[in-house]
Amino acid sequence: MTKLRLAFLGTPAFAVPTLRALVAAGHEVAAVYSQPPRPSGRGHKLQPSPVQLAAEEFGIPVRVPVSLKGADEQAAFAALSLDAAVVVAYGLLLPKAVLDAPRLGCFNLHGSLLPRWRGAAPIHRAVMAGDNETGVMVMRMEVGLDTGPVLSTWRTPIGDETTTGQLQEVLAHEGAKLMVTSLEALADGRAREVAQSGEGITYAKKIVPEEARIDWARPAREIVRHVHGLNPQPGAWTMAGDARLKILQVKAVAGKGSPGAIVGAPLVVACGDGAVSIEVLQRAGRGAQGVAEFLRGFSLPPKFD
RNA sequence: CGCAGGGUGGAGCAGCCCGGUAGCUCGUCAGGCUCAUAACCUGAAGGUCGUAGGUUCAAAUCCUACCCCUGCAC
Repeated sequence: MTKLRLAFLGTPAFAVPTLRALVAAGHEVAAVYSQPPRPSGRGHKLQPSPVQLAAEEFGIPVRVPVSLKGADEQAAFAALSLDAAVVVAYGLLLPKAVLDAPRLGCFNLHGSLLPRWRGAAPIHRAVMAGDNETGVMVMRMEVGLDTGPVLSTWRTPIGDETTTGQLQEVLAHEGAKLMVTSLEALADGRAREVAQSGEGITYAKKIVPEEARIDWARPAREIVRHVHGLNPQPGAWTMAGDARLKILQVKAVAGKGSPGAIVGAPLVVACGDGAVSIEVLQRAGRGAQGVAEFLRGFSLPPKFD
């Protein structure tokens, strides 16, 4: 197998398996780029990204520029004399000068079946929309947002119970393998690149907090998707009196009533159409719990909203 | 120094403000009732109350420091 000289650009946990796979495949990862540690999280502590931590574990030099627009950064990137660059959920747009620098180009792992769900939150959006299939793709990067030609695809079905968290796990690992085989094909000159379809283009917008709140007037099936699409992050939520509850796992069941009303045991809530049985939930300040444990220490209001 | 809740038998919680014998629901074990049961009744086992100090005759409870978990915001 031809070993390539690479740079890896990525930030969250989703990107880590790919970095590990590249190293394990014997490629030379000359540099890792990641979002700079920012005061974030509880207590506003400075926290390095998961990718940065993994890179340090391997002893790979890490660069954390705030932007790649500067001539200095671009020159430094070009000076790496790369065969290719691999980008997974990096969080910065790559200017043309960067895209053109590596000999073979820059390649992105994207968590959807393009051109559906281009953009920031493809997995969440696919589950929330009720798609029955999703996947990961390796594509050659262009200046546009997730518009480049596709080298390879891995598909998987989405079931009613499938959560975004589960998919992230699976897609991150399958995507890592896919990237390794795609690079291999590329190095050997066997890679085929297929332009994306001009039809079926959708954009996966970032999820805003208010959007995560459950609207009990919606049909049960939509609420199921909503909950599972937002599990585990950021989490669908509702209000039970003064308490904010994060709803993590639900099941559509028979039942009817005023939307949000609790109409059955152990915890069945009426929706605009049908009802859902809440299986796993979490109250502010506590860990996630199954309904049985939750009910042991919580007095229910007559309805949620 | 972003805001906030929490750590109490195996699980989930109450008790803390206003110090004084460890409480509730569930589970476990034993026995009983029943045609029978995840139902019901009786009894039992099981807890250094996150850690370390301090105050006090006395600390789960008040004070100080630290560790860990979590919700919001970012």
